[in-house]
Amino acid sequence: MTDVVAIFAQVEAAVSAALAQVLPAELAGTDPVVRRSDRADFQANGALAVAKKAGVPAHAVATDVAQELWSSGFKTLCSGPGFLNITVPDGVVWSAVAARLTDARLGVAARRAGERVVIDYSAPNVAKEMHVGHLRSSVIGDALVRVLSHLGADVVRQNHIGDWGTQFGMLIQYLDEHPDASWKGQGAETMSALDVLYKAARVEFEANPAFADRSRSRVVALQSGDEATVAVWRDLVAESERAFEAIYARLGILLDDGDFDGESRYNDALPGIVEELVAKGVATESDGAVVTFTEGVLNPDGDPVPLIVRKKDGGFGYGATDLATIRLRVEEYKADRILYVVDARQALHFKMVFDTARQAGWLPESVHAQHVPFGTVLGKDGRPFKTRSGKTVRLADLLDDAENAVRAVLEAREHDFTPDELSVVVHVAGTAAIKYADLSNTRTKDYVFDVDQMVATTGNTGVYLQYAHARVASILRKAGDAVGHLDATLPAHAAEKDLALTLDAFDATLRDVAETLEPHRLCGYLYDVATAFTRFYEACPVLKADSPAERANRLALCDLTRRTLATGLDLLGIAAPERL
RNA sequence: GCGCCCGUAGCUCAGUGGAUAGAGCGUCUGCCUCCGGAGCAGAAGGUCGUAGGUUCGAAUCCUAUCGGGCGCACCA
Repeated sequence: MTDVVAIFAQVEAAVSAALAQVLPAELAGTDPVVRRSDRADFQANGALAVAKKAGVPAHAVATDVAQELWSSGFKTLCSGPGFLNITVPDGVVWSAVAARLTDARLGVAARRAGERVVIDYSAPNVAKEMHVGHLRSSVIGDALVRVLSHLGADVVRQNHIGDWGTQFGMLIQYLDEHPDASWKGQGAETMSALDVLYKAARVEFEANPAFADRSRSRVVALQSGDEATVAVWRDLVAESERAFEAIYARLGILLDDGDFDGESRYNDALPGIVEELVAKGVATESDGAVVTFTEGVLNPDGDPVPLIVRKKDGGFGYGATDLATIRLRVEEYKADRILYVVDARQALHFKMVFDTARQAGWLPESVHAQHVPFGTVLGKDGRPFKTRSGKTVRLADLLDDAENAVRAVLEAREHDFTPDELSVVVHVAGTAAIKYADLSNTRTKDYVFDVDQMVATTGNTGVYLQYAHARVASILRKAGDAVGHLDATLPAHAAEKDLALTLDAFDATLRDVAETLEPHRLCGYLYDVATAFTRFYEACPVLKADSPAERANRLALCDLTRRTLATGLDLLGIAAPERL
């Protein structure tokens, strides 16, 4: 646990205390409404908000609060109708820097300790290559895993891969009839080979009724545990998982073989799910299918929209599987919070799944289940991102594109990297470009995939932040001093103070991200840190400071900046190299 | 028809009910004997889709409306 009290929290506490002094007891808990300000270090607007309730002019409340704040050491001026402009003494700023400097957690409290969060994300399909549609779930889900874990939550990752269903009957039958078709053991190409075979099987399935019949029989064989069929299925799953793990490793996604939670795992539970829903009167039969309804959800004809748990043919809908995941996650994993990082277009589905689970009593009020929706990745034409020929874009190709673009940028500049170093940098910056571009947009909005913009070295990009980090690291390397001793009696330059106050907000930012599940807030914060640092860097020489004490204070700011950027980027799943 | 998401600078986007709405790109003007110029300082550029309402105060909350995207029975 951190012992650092943020300057912001100190100011907030002081204003609260002052308000309590000035206001009648029943208004003691009023929000002090403290914000950063361009007119002072902070502004507090709490007086304005409560003046009416207190029956006193806002200006009078503000004046009295200002008086109190002076006595607790904050230079405070009233302005306008009752704004308080608060200036923090330089000594307080330096003391906070000193405290944070010795804290491995940089002032971030483990405020989510004791909370168990299950996060369902990524979810690729067996026998298919990962494509652009898996990018956002994987990247956003992973960032949320990292942030929540860092705040002390007990996070359980779940990768709900599509490893079951009628399509495997088709594929296995096709493989059986084409023993010459090779796909195994081709390394990175295994999945493309499988993908091709899968498509060929589908064509055959649609064109050849006899093959379709044999495929259906093969589904039955798979479901009833026929040894030869199951063996092929296991091969398909194992090879696919290896391929997924390779992509995760390349992208820097935490998911690994312990996180697979495929649909097949729930297969045995599905009949029970349906029976119980029917027995509890939650589900009813409709058109031969077993379905549930959610109040107020209607189709264009004005009829209720069903959630199909069992299809007319006896197969299970994915509603059934999703219900099964909830039950397991509540009962076995003891989740306090269950997150589904899934495309926004699934919103209605999840609304109905959660509603059904509540009706069935599988999702108690104490457990918070939440769909974490995200927008679509678009091409430059504003339509969902496809290749020129209209096919889905492979994730591996996206990464190649980004790395090639980074390589082009680097080669256009002077650098002294060896070829090996260069390929490392290209990889690190290329993945940063893609991930940061995805994370820095408001989660729920669509965004346009634009490689050139992503690898831009200016503006709010991953590469720019990595550069900012490398530059601070360079200063610290050159200094060689042990960072640690601060002189809190030195005056703080405006740029030093601004940087310190920006660094001060790290804890609040992460808390905000954990509450809203919006990683773009962390991106915006890190960009603020980087720009505050460059202003400081322009205005305040570090290695050539006027005195050893000034140099030490500035090195401390550099050290905190570097660690805050590195930690923040890491929480986004992005590497922070020492050189770039 | 109902529901969800989105309309903010020429473009791409930030913006927890607070004062004069901010960045980046692009355009224009300055700044390199100086720690990494992938930078900094400044200028220009806005009916925050529109109209009402709540509020001391609205880009932000509420209602209506216009525009765009998406979803709504057996694919997952």
